[in-house]
Amino acid sequence: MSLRYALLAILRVGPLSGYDLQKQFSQSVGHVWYAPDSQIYPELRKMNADGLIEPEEQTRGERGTRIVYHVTDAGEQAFLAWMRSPLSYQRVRDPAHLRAAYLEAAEPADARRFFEAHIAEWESELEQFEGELHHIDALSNPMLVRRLAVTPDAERERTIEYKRFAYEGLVERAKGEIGWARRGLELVDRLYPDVDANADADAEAS
Amino acid sequence: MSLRYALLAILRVGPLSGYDLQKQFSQSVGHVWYAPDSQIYPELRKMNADGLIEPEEQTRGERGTRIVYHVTDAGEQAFLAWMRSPLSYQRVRDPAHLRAAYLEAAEPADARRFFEAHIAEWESELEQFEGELHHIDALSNPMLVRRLAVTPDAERERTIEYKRFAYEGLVERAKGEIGWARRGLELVDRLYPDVDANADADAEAS
DNA sequence: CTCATCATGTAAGGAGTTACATGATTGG
DNA sequence: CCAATCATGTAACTCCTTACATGATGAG
Repeated sequence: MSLRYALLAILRVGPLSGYDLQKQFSQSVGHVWYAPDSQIYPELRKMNADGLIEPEEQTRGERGTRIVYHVTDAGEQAFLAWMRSPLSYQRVRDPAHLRAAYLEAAEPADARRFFEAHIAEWESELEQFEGELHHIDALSNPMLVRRLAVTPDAERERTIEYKRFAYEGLVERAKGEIGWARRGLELVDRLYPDVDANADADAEAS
Repeated sequence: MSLRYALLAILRVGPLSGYDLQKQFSQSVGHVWYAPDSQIYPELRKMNADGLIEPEEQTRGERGTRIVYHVTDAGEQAFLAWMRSPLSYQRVRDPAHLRAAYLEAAEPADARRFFEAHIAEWESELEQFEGELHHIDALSNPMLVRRLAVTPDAERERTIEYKRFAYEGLVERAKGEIGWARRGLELVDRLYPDVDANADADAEAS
């Protein structure tokens, strides 16, 4: 249900085609709300049917066409209404902590691999989030720049600060997950003291 | 896809009916993987069709029947195979951080309400996780006690430690979210210095 | 002319949500 | 005998995933 609001958030700063939208998406909102193009195109149609956006057909070359979507008044209102409404939280479905709770059923080597993969996963996320933070500070994120261009002066600080703040939260979460998994590796070493392998190296590195 | 492994994790400690399973579920694995009964019953059937569990029909009173499910060898193998396999991470879909990134579009009062709801949500989670931790330490979680009863001595410490560790991670995450949202409230106060209201009270409370 | 990129999808299926539906048993 | 709880689902729908499908344009 949040997909359409994620799309509106981007379209609100200016009309885009489905294709461009998808590109922008993966570089901005995509960090907090993933969506593949096979989901974006149909959603745009539904949003059009619901009157939240309006298509404008443009020619491209001799015969090519592309459709850029504008946010309608109804779309703007829907976005603001969502902002005012209480957020509906999703139920927890956390495969990593599910597995962690039953790791005694795994070989120590597999437990280690699990935590290492968890670290790798979150380090890759962390890198993205920190990259975004730098782009925000350096005003080098194209979406943010476009947004600021259509934002009244008084709102500019807030626009930047809230974005910063959101990504700071994501960075902290990623660091928390990494820290937890590192302690997980230590735990495996502690629970299987006789199994050597790369265990010692791991323990000293942290 | 993890649902069936969550179910196997519980059934592995002893046969249960769908009804009992559902009860146990909400008090144990349910903390990391939510599932309503309308999802559990069909999944049990599919698992039966796939040969992972076996139904045993029992009479109950004069005419009532109930079906208890046993894990088959194939089921046990499937669980262990899952434990060995790399975990597939879900794509991010985080409505809270999505909204936070665009809060400049909200009234300050709505931004505050949003962060307060976030705090309330995670405090309720936190309470559950900390309750679980106490149950683990006091050995007062019925599922854990049943599990330990069928666990060889050498595995007992690991069983307890991994469970503890999983919940510690959840507790930290919850605390992280709460801390972030508290700083969110301070940020709102900073960005709207002229709006008073309950702002001062909030700032002092934290 | 050919390849990268622009541009827009469909189709099939699995997972999850919400709401509804029904009947037996046991304790007070 | 009545209410709580034991017991087991179905139906309709939305959301998401994975894989496939197709054709135009512009740069070299």
